[in-house]
Amino acid sequence: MKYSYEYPRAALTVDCVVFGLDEDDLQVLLIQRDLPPFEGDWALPGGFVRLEETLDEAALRELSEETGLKNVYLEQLYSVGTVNRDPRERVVTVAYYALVNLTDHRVQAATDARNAAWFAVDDVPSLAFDHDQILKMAHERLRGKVRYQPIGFELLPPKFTLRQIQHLYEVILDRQLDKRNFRKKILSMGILVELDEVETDVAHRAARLYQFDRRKYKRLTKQGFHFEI
Amino acid sequence: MKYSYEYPRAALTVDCVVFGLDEDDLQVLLIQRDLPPFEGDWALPGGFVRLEETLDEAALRELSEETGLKNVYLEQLYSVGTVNRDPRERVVTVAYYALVNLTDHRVQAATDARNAAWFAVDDVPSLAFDHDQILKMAHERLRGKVRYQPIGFELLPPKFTLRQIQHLYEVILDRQLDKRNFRKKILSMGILVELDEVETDVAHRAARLYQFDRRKYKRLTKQGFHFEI
DNA sequence: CCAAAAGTGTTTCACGTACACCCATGC
DNA sequence: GCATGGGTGTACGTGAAACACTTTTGG
Repeated sequence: MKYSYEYPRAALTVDCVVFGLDEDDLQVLLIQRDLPPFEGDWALPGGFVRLEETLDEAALRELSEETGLKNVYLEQLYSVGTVNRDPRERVVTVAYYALVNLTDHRVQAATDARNAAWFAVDDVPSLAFDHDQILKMAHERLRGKVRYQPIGFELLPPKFTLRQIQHLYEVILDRQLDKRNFRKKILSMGILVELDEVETDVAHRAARLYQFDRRKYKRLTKQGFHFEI
Repeated sequence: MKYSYEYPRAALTVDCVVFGLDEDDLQVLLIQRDLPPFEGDWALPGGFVRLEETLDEAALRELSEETGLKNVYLEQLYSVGTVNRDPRERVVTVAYYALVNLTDHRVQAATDARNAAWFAVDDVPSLAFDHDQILKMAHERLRGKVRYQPIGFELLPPKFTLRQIQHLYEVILDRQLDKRNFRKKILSMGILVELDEVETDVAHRAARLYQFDRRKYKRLTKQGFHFEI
């Protein structure tokens, strides 16, 4: 108890909603709590903010420590300051959401010291604290933002097929999209690079691989281009 | 120094970017600091979060205390945790933005104990702390959000003319809009109530007054309607 | 040769955009 | 009667949406 202040202070934490994309589902990465309160319950990865780090740095550090994830796309979501959201004392949390490429990161979560696991977003157990609400908010934000910002690519491997990206939008927006119209639209934006490669190990005609061209996207954005699906 | 903790804690504040709309400009409400640091500089209204109040409550309380404003439209903007943004110690702030109807609220700010004043957004002095950046972020958020959420009405009196709302969008989006097309679009949404009243005290033909119909907007939203200018 | 997904064009319709004149009112 | 803004309709072009068949590949 070495740190004293004239007025009482809330504790400050960060929590991360990490999304990944399966062949079938949108998934979220959870950790199982090994301490009270909510011991044994599943929760969002997160923890206390240190004095010498920014909020973003805290979120990245906690993600790395608790799940092994690094170099993820991270964006601040919302800060929650409900008075009794933590039964111990006043805790204000800054929530983030992260998008990762599941095929690269699937293993790491399981090998971490703490118990971490992916859950389909539509099949998540009841979570510790108010993490259900934070997850819901993150899911809504993703659904909204994916339509007018090219963040969907963060959920795919660097090289992907048009089918994969269409599937991504179908899963996140929860509706079917027309194949021809989708291809026309995404290709006409001019932000994808067509590679001289095709997918492998498929039991049918192999699809062409593409890459998202960030430089070109930025250039177009400066010229008034607006991404939209 | 009565409050002790095992680990050091950041102080937590809220800051509010309050927007109002003039006949000519988008304005922002600032207060002049009467204490160091940045004594005498203009800053966003705001202050420390108390343990017994939520973040939203803190923002509303500070607004009321420092500017006299009540019942304003308030929305969380972003949390800023840069390590040295306050020269005294680590302070994390949760930024909000508020939209008020300037014609109703113009007087109150000036009568408050602290020196508070409206500034045109494009003509704001250099602000205390990182408040310039927060203001910039709020301005961008407003510009983005006003197009797909009916928050612009918060800047107008309850009864307004079509000219006023068109002017609002022209000021915020910083471009001219076609009168006929604008009227067609906003009226076709079916979220305005045409009143049996016209504006008064104008030296030309008086324009019809309208009201925003929140109930109808909510009903339409549930049916899949999306507001967009 | 069969199964599975890749890849490809055209038509239709709705909506955004451009554009100019008469009307009502106050002074 | 004149200055000021209020109020109105149409034509055109672009882009979204609907829709089905042929090609390629692996097994």
